[in-house]
Amino acid sequence: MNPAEIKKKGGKGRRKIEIKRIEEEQKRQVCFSKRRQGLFKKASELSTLCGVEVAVVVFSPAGKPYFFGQPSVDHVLSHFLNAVPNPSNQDQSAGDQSFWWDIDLHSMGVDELKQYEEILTKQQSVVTEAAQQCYLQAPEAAMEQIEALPYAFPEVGEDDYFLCWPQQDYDCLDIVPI
Amino acid sequence: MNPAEIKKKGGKGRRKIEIKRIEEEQKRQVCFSKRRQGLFKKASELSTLCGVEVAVVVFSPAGKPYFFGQPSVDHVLSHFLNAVPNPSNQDQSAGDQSFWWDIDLHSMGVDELKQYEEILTKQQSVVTEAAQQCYLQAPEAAMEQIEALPYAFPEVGEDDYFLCWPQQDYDCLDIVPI
DNA sequence: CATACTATGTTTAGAGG
DNA sequence: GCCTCTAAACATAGTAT
Repeated sequence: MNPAEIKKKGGKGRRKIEIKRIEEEQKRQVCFSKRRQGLFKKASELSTLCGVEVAVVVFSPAGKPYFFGQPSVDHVLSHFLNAVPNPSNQDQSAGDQSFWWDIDLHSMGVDELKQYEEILTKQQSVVTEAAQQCYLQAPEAAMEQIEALPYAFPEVGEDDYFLCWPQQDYDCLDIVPI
Repeated sequence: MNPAEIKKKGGKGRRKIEIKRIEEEQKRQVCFSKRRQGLFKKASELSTLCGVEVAVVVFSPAGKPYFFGQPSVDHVLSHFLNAVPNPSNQDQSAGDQSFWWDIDLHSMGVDELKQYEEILTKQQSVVTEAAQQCYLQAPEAAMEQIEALPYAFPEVGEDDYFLCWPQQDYDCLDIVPI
């Protein structure tokens, strides 16, 4: 396209756009690609320049997850989940979000440990019940599975543990697995 | 400062900077403030323009958490934690990170439920032991606390649960509470 | 989905308040 | 720490490939 044609069509170059949802599918997709890259680049630069931890998680319009983390998404999210308020350390917390229960046994008193134990017991009884129901629904298959019991799960560590789960009002059912 | 002085000193306006850690504390702090705001703005725009979920978590040089989330950090992280691979649904997962165990009882078979139950039992015995040790170290204080036992924790829901914990190699001890 | 182009809008480093 | 100002550097909308 020559310069004259460009001028006629309104030219190349950036146009100011309103920050509202882009309705045209194609345009939205292109914008998503470009701006996602820009966002990750900015996150990377911030992390490098200032020596700080950064995590960015983005879901594409199609629901695919993209993420960036320095030193890793895991590390930052773990740090974050420990930093936000939870019932065990409301007094010492910062931020205005609440989500997980982050449980560090070393920082818990007897009362907290007892409550935690109580909840584990409750959770355990639910799991047992679920396993029994599952067994009743498909006894033959379940029998075989119970015999095998490959220990696929990682061992729980020796010194530190924390279990986390969504707070009561959190809607787990809305979560759509990829 | 007049134009002549500006020119003499090298002028105002942006200078190209290398993307490496800024060593001067003051400069690093200013850069952090500005770029953090820029990053959150970009994240917000991406979310609005493309109608997607975005979460950004940043820790300041001082360790204070800053975060942005659309619709909320909680929602996006929850979505993310369900999207990354875990032992229960490796076959259907996307992404290349592994971190949490996301446990949906409804999707578990008897074998998995049994293993889960086993881990809960193990965790419970550790908690009980921790509580006992805590009690032995400060019996008077512990006695009082055990009597009171205010039920501060939210009830575990009736239908859906998931417990999550770091995988075996995850270093919990590096996490510094705020 | 991604990349190349490029005019133009946006960000931000440095300086000062 | 906060803000303003400025101009240079950077990101990106529209377009085509």
